[in-house]
Amino acid sequence: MDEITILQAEVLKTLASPRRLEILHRLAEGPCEVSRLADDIAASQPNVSQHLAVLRSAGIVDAERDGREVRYRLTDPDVMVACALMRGVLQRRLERLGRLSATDQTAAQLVEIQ
Amino acid sequence: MDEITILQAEVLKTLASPRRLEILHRLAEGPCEVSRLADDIAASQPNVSQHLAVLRSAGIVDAERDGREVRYRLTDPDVMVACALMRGVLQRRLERLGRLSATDQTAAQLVEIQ
DNA sequence: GGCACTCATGCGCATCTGCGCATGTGTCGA
DNA sequence: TCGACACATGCGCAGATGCGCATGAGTGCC
Repeated sequence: MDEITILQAEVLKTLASPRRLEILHRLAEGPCEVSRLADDIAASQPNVSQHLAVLRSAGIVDAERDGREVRYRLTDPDVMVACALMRGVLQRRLERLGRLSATDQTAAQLVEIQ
Repeated sequence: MDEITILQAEVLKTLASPRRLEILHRLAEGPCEVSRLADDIAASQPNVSQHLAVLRSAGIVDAERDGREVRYRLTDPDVMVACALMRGVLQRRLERLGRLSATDQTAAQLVEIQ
């Protein structure tokens, strides 16, 4: 089995969590400390801390201590580019489904999900 | 929590498996039936069938019966585009690591992982 | 109909994951 | 040095996942 395939699967597994995606989207707006992140996505501090540890060990985010706080940021914007591309695919798929098999209002609803 | 985020996490979870990535890379070369797939990636037929069922229910692959065989194919090449993009990120990261912190031969080794 | 072939599915097991909770670690100010 | 604050980590449990294995379901040929 290809080594880079295994590596890719590990990165994908790291990304394959709604909470972690939420964290990443928040970090895409700029660096942020843990407690603020927990506040923004309505999760507990230990929970966010655990997810950040996972993201960090995968090399997706980076941490920097600032006094008592620890500020996290994305290490590589390209990962989010890939995510955005995938989001685009999903969005178009939703729109297509809406156009094909639903009433106008349901389609509008689906489009609005974004 | 954003609905499209949850959907995205589900798709990512579906992709986050070395075996399934292997299957997808094989299907990227063209449609293929189950037993041939199992042969190509050296896995059991039930195993491949299960993975294909997962990929299918996620809408990533499509099945078409042809006599006794069932031919699978990618439904949306864009998904593989996103995968390729991510692969590129990983590849560049490996190369960077090789250049920065290793001897020339180790770097060559890392690059060769492809 | 019977048989061979291709694929799908159900089952049991070992393993992993995410979460809440309590607690440990590091840092600052008094 | 002690307390308060921000964050990290360990633990236990419930739920999900992947695998091998045996078996069921659909199809074509005799």
